[in-house]
Amino acid sequence: MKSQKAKANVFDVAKAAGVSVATVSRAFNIPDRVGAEAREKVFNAAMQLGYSPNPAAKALRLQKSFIIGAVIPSLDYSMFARMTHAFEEQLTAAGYSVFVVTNGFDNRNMLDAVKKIVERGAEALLLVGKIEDPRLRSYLEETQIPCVTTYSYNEDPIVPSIGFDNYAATKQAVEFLIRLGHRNMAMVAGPLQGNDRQQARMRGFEETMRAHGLNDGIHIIEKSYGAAMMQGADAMRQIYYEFPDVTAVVCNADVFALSAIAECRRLGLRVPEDISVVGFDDDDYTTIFSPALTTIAVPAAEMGRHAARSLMGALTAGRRVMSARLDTQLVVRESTSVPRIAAAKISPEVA
Amino acid sequence: MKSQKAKANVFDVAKAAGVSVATVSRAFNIPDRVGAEAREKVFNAAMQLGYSPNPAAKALRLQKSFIIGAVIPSLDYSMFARMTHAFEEQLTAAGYSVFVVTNGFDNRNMLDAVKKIVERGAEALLLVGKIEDPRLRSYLEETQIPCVTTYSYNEDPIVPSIGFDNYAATKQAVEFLIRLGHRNMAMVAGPLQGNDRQQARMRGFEETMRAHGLNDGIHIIEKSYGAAMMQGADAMRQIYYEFPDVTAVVCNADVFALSAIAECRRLGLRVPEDISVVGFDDDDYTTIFSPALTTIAVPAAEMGRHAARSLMGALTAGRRVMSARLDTQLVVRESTSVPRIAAAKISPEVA
DNA sequence: CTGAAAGCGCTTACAG
DNA sequence: CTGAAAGCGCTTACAG
Repeated sequence: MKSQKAKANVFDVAKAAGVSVATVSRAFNIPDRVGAEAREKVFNAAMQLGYSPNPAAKALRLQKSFIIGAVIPSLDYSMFARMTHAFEEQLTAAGYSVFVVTNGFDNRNMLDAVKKIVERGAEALLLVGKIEDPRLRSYLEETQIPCVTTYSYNEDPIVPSIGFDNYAATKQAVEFLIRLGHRNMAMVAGPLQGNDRQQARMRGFEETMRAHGLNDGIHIIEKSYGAAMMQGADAMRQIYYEFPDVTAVVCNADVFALSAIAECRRLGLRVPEDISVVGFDDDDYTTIFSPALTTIAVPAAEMGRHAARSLMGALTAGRRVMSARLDTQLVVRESTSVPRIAAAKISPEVA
Repeated sequence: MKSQKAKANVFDVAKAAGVSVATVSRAFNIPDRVGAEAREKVFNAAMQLGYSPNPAAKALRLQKSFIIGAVIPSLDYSMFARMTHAFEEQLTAAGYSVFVVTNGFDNRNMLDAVKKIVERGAEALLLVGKIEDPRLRSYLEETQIPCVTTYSYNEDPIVPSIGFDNYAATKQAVEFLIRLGHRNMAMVAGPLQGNDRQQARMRGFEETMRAHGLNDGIHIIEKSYGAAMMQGADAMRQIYYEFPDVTAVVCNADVFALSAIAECRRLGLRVPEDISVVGFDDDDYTTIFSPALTTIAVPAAEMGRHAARSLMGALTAGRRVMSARLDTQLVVRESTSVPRIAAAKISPEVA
């Protein structure tokens, strides 16, 4: 009924319920330590007044904000959106709130974003990628804030990771292609600077090729993320003109792969007959594309959920955040097959 | 140097700088009202101690949290991710933080999410879709919290909207198809319950068809959002078997459209020769799909940015949030053409 | 230009 | 089981 009064606080409720503010507070936070009758009165009064505790006051008093921060490269990439979504869902259900801040793909300037979000009250952090900046590392170490990094997996004493093995995932894809008979491949990578995931995939590609003696079949094309739908096409054109012997293209993102395939169509290249293409991520779209994309499925939602649980464990039970290596999966669909035998090189024994 | 001390506060800085806490506070917030010398000392001390103001204390004292909340259906849909991204970017740059909470597509239970986010301190709100729940409406009205809803546009005295005209957008697509010669169409819609955008698009479809005397050519297929990649395919199969005369399919999401086209392939239906398909959203993927999708481009990022600015205007300058109708665009690509003339119905004059 | 002090709303020892 | 009171860290009239 009281219409214009700002907002009820503990005192208002206490007065209305005829008890002290201590009792009001206890009724909400440690109900067992309040008599049933008083508790009842408090709840009624609170309901009547539309009371809800002031989060700032609570945070100040408790030295605990119930805020968790996520610093991610971008929300525009479905995998990050998916991870963030799962993270947020899990945390919201447990009474936490999540701040998300996007920071681009270059981890070299993550420090500012992290500082900002911590200064805004985040008491735990989800990050993406390996944390290499020494200033960030020591900041995290000194500040002692529970944090976890995702998408990468590596043994790091100060920043545990809940991610997957980018190197191994790529290696698996490359070995699959080698088994199929491919000897000359190109990788379409995102910007490598400050992005350990891209770097790991590149190494996975190079070293696997080399391990199979295919030193001459290694081509790396680095593309930016802007207008991703063009980048794959650009890369494909470059491959077509500069590396005509390439029979398989390993893309570090499904968007690259799909737009590369689209470009193949324009170039008159059949996928997979003329050229095989594999992606990375396993976006939803990959299955309805034709040819359906062979790609590496990434545990995006699982990373988000797992990270959420670990961080809450750290916050509420003081548990250390444990690193976890989640699995990826090579999903073989229609965009890969045995290579065409280039006309000039047909050798009877191979047929 | 002081290593294990929790965190410096105003008193620590004041002591180190040899001034009072009032001066410390002023040095940061109203620097002109502090002598240059004192200011200097304060900044040095603060830097030394790694001081940053406690946001909870600040919020409590100022009765202002610098937190803005966004309640969106899902982050997994690229358009929402894109809007949220733009919203967040704009606000973060201005010193605000954003809480995002996802709530599913049915606005009938948005109230809880809104209450929760407000109780967590949000001082302004971005919502999605028309707010019809009377309880939510009166909550927003009483609480006087600046808020804006997106994706829908409608004159609403209590919840201004920064969105677009779903009805008109669909109407435009349908008229385009009619002009092409289509007389029998199906709409593939998301769940209509509690989703005014879907409802508006359905009305746009039905009424436009009727306005052209095509009452018999109206088919609505309602699909859920779960596993969206299946839904379009399911719908397409249903159309194929139950409404064989349909020559154009209007999908209320690109995911529906793309998976419908994929299903056409399986069904042996050529797009657009045998059947035209139009989407909604203009996802990135639509251009690399073959056929490239004719669809309705939605101003996702623009809504986010615009909403951010409006909310900040309301918060800082007390400006009322003004509704704004942003434009959509029918982007005609390859998935639409004149209809095939069903064999049984060929009439010489029409050819 | 500067400082002492009150107060934002909450929780929790401390007494009883 | 309950209450009075201190204190979390900050800002801002109010004095000077």
